[in-house]
Amino acid sequence: MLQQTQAARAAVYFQRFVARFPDFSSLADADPDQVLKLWEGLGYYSRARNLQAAAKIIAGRGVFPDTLEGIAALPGVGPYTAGAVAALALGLDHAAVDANVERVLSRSHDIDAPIKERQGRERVRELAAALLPPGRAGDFFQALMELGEVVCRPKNPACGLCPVADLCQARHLGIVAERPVRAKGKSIELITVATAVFRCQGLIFIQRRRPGGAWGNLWEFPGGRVEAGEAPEDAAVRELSEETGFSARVEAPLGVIRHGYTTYRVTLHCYLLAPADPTLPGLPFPVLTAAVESRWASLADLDGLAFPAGHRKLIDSLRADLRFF
DNA sequence: AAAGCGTGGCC
DNA sequence: TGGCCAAGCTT
Repeated sequence: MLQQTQAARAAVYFQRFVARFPDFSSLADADPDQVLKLWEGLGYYSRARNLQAAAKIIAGRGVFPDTLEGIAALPGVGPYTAGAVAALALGLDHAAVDANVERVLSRSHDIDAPIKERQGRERVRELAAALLPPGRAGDFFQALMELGEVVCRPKNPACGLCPVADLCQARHLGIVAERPVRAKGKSIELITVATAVFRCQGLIFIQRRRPGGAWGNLWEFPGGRVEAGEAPEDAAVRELSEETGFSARVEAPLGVIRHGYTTYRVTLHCYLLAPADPTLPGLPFPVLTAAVESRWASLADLDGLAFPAGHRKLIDSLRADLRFF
């Protein structure tokens, strides 16, 4: 949970998660959809799948690995997580280098190579190994992470409060703000998306995304990009048709939701759609092109399923304003 | 090697 | 507001 996620935010999810899955076997035997639901809103959903896969491996063996290599071989466990578990949990002499440690060391030792690229990484790795105090690696790296989060912050570092300010090279050089060296940033793309809440016989059509890629295995409303010059309501009808084969018309606008991503900033234009031909009996049957599974759900049903955060915001707005439901 | 993968907080 | 960032991993 802590991978690319601020600790305070992960903590809330962690408490709920371990209350529901207190050991490896309970997680190994869990319904994957329940695991995903407990991960809803946290992002990077492959972590949830990897964690359950790791739990199955550990539960199957009956023992937790006791070496760095054994830990690192588990799915979803990379260099940082393996080092952190080895050092903090098992007391082994291994480095745990996260973004905090990278930032602290890049300042204390004035690393002038981009910190996210190979050369900068290698410098940090060497430094971390050289500084590692045998027998106390866990305390040491946890302290470095804490120092980075509380004092040696990305912006407005509290150098006046820093216990190691005297040995900080960047501070002596007056270039703390220039460390770590960042790779050149990519601009955020603004995209407009139409989202279709297709209602038929009082039920809402939802579909499950493919396992790979973004939001793998999560449920969603059909939708997609609004083309240049296209009206959002037309895009909602078109996307629904392309993804399901349904013929629909716009019944009402449901509002606009803005949602941020790392590389995109999305504006969701949401519409309530109804069958184009209201005289057709029963629920229409979809021909799925963008999803692997679908279902007709009540508003209450949606609460038990995992949706991307933007779509969850839409569901919340539907429940808050029951004009149409 | 570099891009894909989420989300919300912060300034 | 918009860009940056977080207890990174996988392909």
